[in-house]
Amino acid sequence: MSSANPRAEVRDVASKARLRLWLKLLKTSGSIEAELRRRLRDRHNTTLPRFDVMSALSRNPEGLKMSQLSQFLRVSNGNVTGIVDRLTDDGLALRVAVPGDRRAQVARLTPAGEAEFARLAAEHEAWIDEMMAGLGADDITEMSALLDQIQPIGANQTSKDDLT
Amino acid sequence: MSSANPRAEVRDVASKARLRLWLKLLKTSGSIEAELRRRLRDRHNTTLPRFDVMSALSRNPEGLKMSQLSQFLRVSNGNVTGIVDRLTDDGLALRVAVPGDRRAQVARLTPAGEAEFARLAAEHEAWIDEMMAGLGADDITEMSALLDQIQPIGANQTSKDDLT
DNA sequence: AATAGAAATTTCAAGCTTGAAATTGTTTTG
DNA sequence: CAAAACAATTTCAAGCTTGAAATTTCTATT
Repeated sequence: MSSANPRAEVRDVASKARLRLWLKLLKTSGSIEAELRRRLRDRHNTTLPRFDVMSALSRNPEGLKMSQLSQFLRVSNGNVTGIVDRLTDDGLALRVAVPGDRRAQVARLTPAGEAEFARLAAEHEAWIDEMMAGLGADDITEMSALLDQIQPIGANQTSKDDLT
Repeated sequence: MSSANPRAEVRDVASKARLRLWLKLLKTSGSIEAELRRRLRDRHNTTLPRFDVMSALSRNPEGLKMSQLSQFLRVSNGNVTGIVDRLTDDGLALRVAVPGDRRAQVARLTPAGEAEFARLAAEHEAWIDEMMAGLGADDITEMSALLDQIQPIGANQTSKDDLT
């Protein structure tokens, strides 16, 4: 059966190789993420979603509207509501009314939130550096280019790292 | 200030580059995952965790103990309990008593579960193939090698794709 | 056999996540 | 201007996820 249609077989082998690569990619990023979550939890009593929200707010000291925040982080509106609620309860964030539009609010870090995030961010960067220590400058360039070849949906939307 | 300590600057640049690579890696795998979730939901009325459990059970037709299943998928015990509960409610999985150990149970796919998974798996592979169409055989080899250089925790534990 | 310890699983509370529905406020348009 | 359309946010139900506590059942060790 393996030589009935040589073309089909080539296609199948390539497809399986891509599937294996995806599983490996998923495993790697999942492991990094799990380790980050673990360290944030055990060493800083926080979570990755909170870190992500604080990171976004930290880059925008003037604050972000709830809707901007959810677009930026690529998560749902309702999700951000809950996370900001909890950050606010802890005194790390607050909501400010937007003059001229009574529907909207801007979320910002409090001074305590900024201080806390500065601590977290320094650690976070060091963790990543440690986990990726096996990659040199050329490896990083190479991998970045390869990642660019993957297009889950076609044209790129604005990313978690845009909104510059 | 930029020439106070040249060594420190080199270190800092490398660290930032690794951080950017991590964010890109996260973005790519997150986008693929989000798209898979969306398609599983919209086209097949199911979820990625259900798919993962069915996949594990499909590879082990004789069934897996709940604890094996959670180790395999690298998720908590309680998590697997809930997912298998829901698959069972839908007639796709069932629990079988383990002779000789009344504490343990083995989860397996029902015939309906096997049939359903076969459909899902074929689609799933085609989706991945499509999303990764930009990568040729050499790219896949290259990327796989680069991913091997990343070690979030040190020595490798048994992976989502072991248990052979 | 009694009991202490280990093992397999479930239960639970808390937080994350989503999409849909509901609220409230703004803008456009007939 | 009224009302319809649109926009920003919150609320909600359902499912996912975790770690810890509780259950039930083994397995040694006295």
